[in-house]
Amino acid sequence: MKKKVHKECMSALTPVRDTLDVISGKWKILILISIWEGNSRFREIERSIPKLTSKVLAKELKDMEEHQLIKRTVYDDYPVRIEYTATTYSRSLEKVIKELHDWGVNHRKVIFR
Amino acid sequence: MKKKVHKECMSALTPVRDTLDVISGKWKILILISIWEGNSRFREIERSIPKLTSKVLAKELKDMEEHQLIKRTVYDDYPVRIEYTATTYSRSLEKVIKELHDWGVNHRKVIFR
DNA sequence: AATATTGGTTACCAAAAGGTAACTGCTATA
DNA sequence: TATAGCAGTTACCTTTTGGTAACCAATATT
Repeated sequence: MKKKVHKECMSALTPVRDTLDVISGKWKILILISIWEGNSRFREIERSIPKLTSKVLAKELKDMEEHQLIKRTVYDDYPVRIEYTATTYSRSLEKVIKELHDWGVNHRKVIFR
Repeated sequence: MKKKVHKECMSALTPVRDTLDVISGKWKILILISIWEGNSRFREIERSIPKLTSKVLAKELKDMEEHQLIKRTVYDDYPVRIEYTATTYSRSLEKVIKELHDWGVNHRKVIFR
């Protein structure tokens, strides 16, 4: 009798993949934290994260906006000012990130003992 | 006054990255679950996950062994039998995966409302 | 005797992610 | 008038990740 990854498992995995898509990658969490810390202007965020470039930042910000983690607001001052702010919803990621963090901290102990 | 991602944040991020390295990627969690479910032989695991190939499986298994999520045991039967089993430690990932899962489930509701 | 199964490895490719640097039109400052 | 800042965009390149298919030496099955 052949074993399989049950269908229940597979479907339970979709949301796991979704979450990983939202937070994995080299910069996403970094950018989110930068905005949580109060950085709001494009160049400000860019400068706050060493080695992050405009191209990547622009792409990630679009992504994060789609996922409703941040809001992009255009203020029609002269010149136009654009501000990125974290949504209340984005804060729901804190718990997830904390879990990842805690596991990672312990994992180092496990690996380097 | 220029804002920066504080050093504390940066260093707190290393463990988050570590964890993501261990669990992200297209197959890792799938393979872990397959082994949790009782699949132990190489071909058995391979067959249990549609589209997974030997090459990728071999690589991921090595990775997971390094991270002490699984154990590779060689039984000197004729012919040699090799078994992969999940470590007790691997179970500590369940909580993390659950967090990712729960957030993902809710995220779908948020996005498609 | 021929074919399948075991646990992989190898060489070659394709796609995705990320990096580099130049450039845009606009405004503000020196 | 020259330079710098703003919020990006564009073309091109490299690295990482994953996929394809063939192959190995052994044993087991038909």
